[in-house]
Order: sequence, then C-alpha cells, then structure tokens
Amino acid sequence: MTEFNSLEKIRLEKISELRDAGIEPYPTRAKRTHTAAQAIAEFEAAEKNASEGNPAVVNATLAGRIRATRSMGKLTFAHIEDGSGKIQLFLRVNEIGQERLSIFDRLLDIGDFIQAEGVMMRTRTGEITLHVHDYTLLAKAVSPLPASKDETLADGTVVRHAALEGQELRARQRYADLAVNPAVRETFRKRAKIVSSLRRFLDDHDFLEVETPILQPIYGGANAKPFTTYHNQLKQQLYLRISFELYLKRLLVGNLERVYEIGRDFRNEGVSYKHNPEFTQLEFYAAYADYLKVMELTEEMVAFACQEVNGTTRVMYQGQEIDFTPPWRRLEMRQGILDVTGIDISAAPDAESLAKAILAKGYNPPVNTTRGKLIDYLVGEYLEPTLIQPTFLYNYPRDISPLAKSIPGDPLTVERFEGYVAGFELCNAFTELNDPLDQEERFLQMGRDYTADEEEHNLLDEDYLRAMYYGMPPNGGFGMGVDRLTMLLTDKHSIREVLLFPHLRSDEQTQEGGEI
RNA sequence: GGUCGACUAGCUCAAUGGCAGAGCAACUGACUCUUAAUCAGUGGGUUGAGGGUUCAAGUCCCUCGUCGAUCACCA
Repeated sequence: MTEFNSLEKIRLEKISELRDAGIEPYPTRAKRTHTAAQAIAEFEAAEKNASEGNPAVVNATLAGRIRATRSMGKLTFAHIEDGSGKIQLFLRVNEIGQERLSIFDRLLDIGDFIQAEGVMMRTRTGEITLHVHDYTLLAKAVSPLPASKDETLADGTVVRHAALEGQELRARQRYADLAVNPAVRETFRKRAKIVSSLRRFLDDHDFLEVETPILQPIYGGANAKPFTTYHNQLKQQLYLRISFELYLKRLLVGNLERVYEIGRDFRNEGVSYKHNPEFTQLEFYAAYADYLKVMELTEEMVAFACQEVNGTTRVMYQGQEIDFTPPWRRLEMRQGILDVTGIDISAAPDAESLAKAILAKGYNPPVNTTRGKLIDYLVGEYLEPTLIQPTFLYNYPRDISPLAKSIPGDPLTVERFEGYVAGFELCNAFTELNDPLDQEERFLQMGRDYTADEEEHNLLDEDYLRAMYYGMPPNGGFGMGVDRLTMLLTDKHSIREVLLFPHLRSDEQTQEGGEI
C-alpha cells in the first residue's frame, strides 16, 4: 500500500474536490493543435504579415505539464512544458470567469498535465503567450515533481534553482529526472540518434541486421563471466549472452556476407563508471574483409555518427577536444609498448622472458600468467592512458585472442586492433580465424591455460566448430560498446548518465515490493 | 572486494557537542501584464538505519545500508 506524505495528501484531497465539482482528473481523451514551439513559430510568422487593423491571429490548443504558476488575483500566468519546450499561459477572469480561474489557482499544481485553448498574444514584456479562453485538466499529479525553477538573467543566461541533482535519486527515479531536466531528455535523444545513425551507416554499406539468441546453452565470444538462468520445462541450464560473435559468424558460414546486430550483452562482473551488467553492443562481420578494411569502416562509421549527432566530427569530452575525422592514428602494439616502456615484446617470445624484461624495468607485473596477459598489463597500465585522440592499436598477442587470425609468418601475433579514445577502449576487432582445425586447437589451449581459473574458462562450442568445418569465408569482425560511444559523443563521464535505467542495488522500496 | 567522501523538510542546501534553520515547493489571505512575481501569515523533521560515549549528539565512536570518487577486477 502506497504511503503518502503531507504534500501528497493535500493533492489527493484536491482530486476529491475536483470530482465533487464535476471535473474528472484523469479524462480519457486529449486534444492539441500545436506544440509549444509550433504555436510560437506560427505566431511569429503571423506577426510579420500583420498590419494596422489586421492583427496577427493564431488560435491554438496546447497540451503539456504545468511547470510554474504566478497568480495575481484576477490574472494568472503559468508556464507549461511539452516535448518541444516551454510556453507561457495567460488566464484572466474576463475570459474564463471567476470560478474556473479559482479552480486553476487552488486545485491545479506544478506537475499536472493540462490542455489549454486560446489565442496567441504577446505580453507587455514581449513574451509570446497563449491567452487562454478555456482549459482542461488532463492528468493530476499526486506526488510533487522535484521543484526546480529557471531564472533568466539580464544577459539571457538561464540559472536553474533547486534542480534535481541528487545522483542516486536521478538514477532511481529517472522519470522524475527526465520530467524536470530537459538536458537529460536531450542526452537520450542523442543516444537514439547515435544508434539510428550506426544502423543507417551499416544498412548503407550492405550489411544485414539480424537477431541472434540472448539465451544461449553455451556462452562465448568474449572472456567474461555470464549470468545463468534455467528453463524449467526443458530442464536446461542457459546463459545470457556475453557476446554475439559466435552466432554472427555462423551466419557467414550460411553465405550471409555482411551481418550486424545491435543489442544487449550481459556480463556478471563489477559495476563501475564504465561498466554496467547489461550494456548495448554493436557487432558486425564482413566477408572478404580483413582488419585493415574494418579499421576504415570503423573510423568512417564513428565519424558519421558524430557528424549526425553533433554536426561535426569533433567533440569536447571532459574538457579535451577529440577529433574523430578519419583517418585515425594507427599504432602497432609492439611499437606503442616500446615507446612508453622501452620494452620490446618481440624480443621476449614467452611469458618467462617477458616477465623478466618487465621486472628489469622495475614494474610490478602479475605473476604466474601468460605472455598475452603480461602484454595486456603493459598496455592497460602504461599505453592506454596516453591514447586520447582516436587510435587503432593493432597486432595483439595470439594467446589472449583465441578467435583472431595470426599474421602470416608471425604465429605469436594476430591481426587484431582495439580502438582507443580518451584513454579507454571503445571497440575491438580482428581478422577472424576461419581455419576450423586451428580454432579447435585454440579452444583446447584456452581450456588448458585457464584450468586454474575456472570462472574465466571458455566453454568449447562444438556447434560453432561444426559450422566452421563447413567452410567460413575470410572475414573481418568488429565489436563496440554503444554506451561508451554515447558517453564520448554526449560528454558524459559515467555510463549511468547514458543509460535510462542503470543497474542499481535494490533500495528499501523495491525490496518491499518483492515476494518472498 | 579495498580506501576515501556524502546521506538533514517534497527539491537545493545551512547549523563550535548546547532550542534543527533558509530559499523554492505547500497551505491561508491580498493583488488585472507576471516571469525564481511580490507582500503578510501558517504548517512541514525518527537529521539513511541500529547501537555506544556524554548532563546534552545532526555533530564524537562502532556496526550496517545506499550513492559517489578512486583502486582492484574486467579482451
């Protein structure tokens, strides 16, 4: 049972009072002829054509949410906000009568949805305003919206007072956050635009959008811990996917030459400002392409998304300008590590010799691990933070890349790159391994390497191998975190700011709602 | 998981260990061009939860919860 605070109880009483007065607080139908922005634009246009004795007349019915009211006895000003912005209402006893004005002043509140019809006008201070002849309550708000008021200073800047700023409340009650913070709505409009521009780019490059299973009997395609679930009737253990890779590459076996999927991945790991347990991934695979071709597609695609969303291929991110204009810098991993640490990984062909070289520099590498993980450590610790402008870091050690193809003549290195921007990983791609015998051996090797680390153990996907044995065209594959791209393009430091409903620990309210 | 910080009215924030406050929001009244409207008045609190020290705790100590920052983890 919902408990109400004193402010809410007052509003519940207002609902009864409205019903007693014959006013339905939640009518079924609404009407509107203009958005706020349309009404203002139309009135401005009409003013230009107006002349002496031929005034601008624009009739409009608007609908929106009350954001501020100023009652002056026989006059009331209010602002309502709809999807297009705010607009002022002007209600006067002359037109709507004492009783209707009094109901507006006494029984309507900030947060209520109303519709208002009237004639557009300009007030003495010049604000384009709807002179209301009649209004209708569309939906009464019981809980007060987190109050916030905008003050327009003399120089035109808008100062927001008492805005909803508590980060926890904003994330838990995103509906209230969205309702009172237009900038938050704008972020999510941008996010939608980013996703649609990625889709358009891939569609225009002959990619086919597909959907593959989220519930999988065997997880794979990435090194991450899965969420597990269970199908009762089939008595089957299932995993929520950690990547789309193995299913999308099955489709290449099926002669679908270019495929992509945008959807949710689930990883049962830590939560941080750049990790959410479920996140949106874009993966594509292109037959007859290699990782160099994928680099070109990547820089074009990201620059395209940036252009679509921000009107330019440059963006300010956390105080520094990022330039996505192709071509991006290409940095070979061996060279990059050599530049920042002075260690040449090609001179250390195994874990032992590499660990020795790292210790010789006075660093603290992880112990008892593989050569690949040592290289990963050097990259993560010393190289990544230096990669601010978009950079393709390429040529990775083979043993941390079980699905990538080796460079011809260099069995220790695979044709793989990661795209780094602002010091963090944006995307990951490689020339895909299409030799089934090699793939099977790599899976088995992974199994041996990680026997000690049960949780990171990759399951052997026999059906995927069976697909490969039918023959897979050479191809390049790509994966990118859409949330991270959105962070970059909207200048948000935390992934929570670009997720409508980020994962949060359950609070008291949600715990109460749970059935035991 | 470690470390540090935050949590006070619906919202944003104050309060040397000594009566828990302000602005906005709300309520009552005045006001026919206001715009953070103004003016007069009123109500509103288990100070995140629980324990402890003290004559006295929002404040000091302990435990817990949540959020944030950071580190670890994370292809």
